[in-house]
Amino acid sequence: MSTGTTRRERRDAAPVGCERHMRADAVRNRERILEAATTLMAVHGIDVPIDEIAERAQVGVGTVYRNFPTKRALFEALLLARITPLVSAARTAAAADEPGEAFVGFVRNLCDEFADFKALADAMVASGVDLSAAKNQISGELIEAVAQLLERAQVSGRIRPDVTISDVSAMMAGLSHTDPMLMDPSQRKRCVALVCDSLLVGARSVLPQCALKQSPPDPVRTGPRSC
Amino acid sequence: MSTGTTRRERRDAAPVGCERHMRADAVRNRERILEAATTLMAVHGIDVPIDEIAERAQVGVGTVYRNFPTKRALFEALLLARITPLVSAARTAAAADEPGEAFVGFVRNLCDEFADFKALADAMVASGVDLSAAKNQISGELIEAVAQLLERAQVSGRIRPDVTISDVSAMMAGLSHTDPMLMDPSQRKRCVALVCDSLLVGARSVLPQCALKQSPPDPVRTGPRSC
DNA sequence: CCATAAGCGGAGCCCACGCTCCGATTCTAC
DNA sequence: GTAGAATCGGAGCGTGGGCTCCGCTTATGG
Repeated sequence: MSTGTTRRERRDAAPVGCERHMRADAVRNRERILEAATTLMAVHGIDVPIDEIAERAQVGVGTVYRNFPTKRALFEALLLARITPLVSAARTAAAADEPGEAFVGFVRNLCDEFADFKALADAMVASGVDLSAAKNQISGELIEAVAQLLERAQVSGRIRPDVTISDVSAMMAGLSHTDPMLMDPSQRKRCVALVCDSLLVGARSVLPQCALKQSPPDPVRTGPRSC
Repeated sequence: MSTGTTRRERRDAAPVGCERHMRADAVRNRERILEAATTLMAVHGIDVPIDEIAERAQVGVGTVYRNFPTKRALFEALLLARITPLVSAARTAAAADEPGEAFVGFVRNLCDEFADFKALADAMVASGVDLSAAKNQISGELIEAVAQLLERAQVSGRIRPDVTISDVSAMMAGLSHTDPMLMDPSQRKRCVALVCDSLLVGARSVLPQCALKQSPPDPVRTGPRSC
């Protein structure tokens, strides 16, 4: 059971800035791997087998593991790349003239992000896992930034004061992780709009682009899909 | 790839009403299995290994498979038992004097149900899977019943008319499946309250038992947990 | 009490997946 | 062009989990 520890410290792989000299083909392969992993994890989340990533990258599994010591490491590398811009987006939004609108905009954007890259949602939902230091730091920054954004939006009087950052996190996680069959893009937009409505003070359906359409003529049985 | 089909039709197991004569110990074992599976699937969802269920039931794996030809079959048997009362609850609620309140009450109850029996939420989220005829029928009935309940609640003027049954399904699925670390019982209650708020016409925080508490003194960083 | 068939149980098959190992290959410096 | 290091690739190991098989046990009807 203690083998897990030894394994991770075999080599630090993933040359970030040091690269004392990476062979040209190695660089190419690494990029291919990242590309393939991005594509596959966007659709299937973290459940993609490494073999599939390797195959798509036209590379052996060994090559994948030479670049990323662990499947999780690869996963986290991709996450980091996705989360970083979100942090600055949140900070920008917090500094906006109308923090209320900015908050709602950010939330919508966040959900789109989740939908575009399922692995992100996976990471959010599986909050129990122990993440690497880097990931923990960046996600802490995200939380912090969103919390500030939320606070300003509340001070501005646009967002209910009784809503907490935990509420927002939980709802985002929930909305982003549902099966695509039950939650296609337009359905997700509707749900996000509903949730936003519940966060706003007073007004309803304030999201112009995203306003809920009138329900269909026959409101009973909107679709025969399963529970 | 085609072996999956042959396997399922090996024997129809699970004697429902016919039982031309079941040995006493067999009956006892079957009950034990159902009990163990219920307990374990409530906590761990569908991911419990069959071996664990067998162990808890103090029974061999073989015995489990003699009663339920497939892990999924066992899973669905439990689901059926859980969904059936929900259907009648929805019908009762639809006939209530105040369909609006009844609808909200039903939704809250539904979420509690999910929390008490994680496998139910798993089933809802994994809507893509092809379910057995029985399961499809009962979940169809659930949808139908909830749709009627929703319609009456809308007619009564308590629930927004632009909300559809799909919206409700999707939100329930989302809220019910989030990681318990991110969504503990009290957090879930808050979120359900928020969602209900967004479904109501006009009024906010109408749920007395479930009203949102004031946010904590320091709204920034409600917790150092991950993204 | 016995014959017999219903039922039991768990060793073990098979497959999927994360990950390792090492001989073969390819790039690069000279 | 060539030596030699860097890199590759994929066979294969270990684990875990669904499911089967079949010799053994036990309930049951006479």
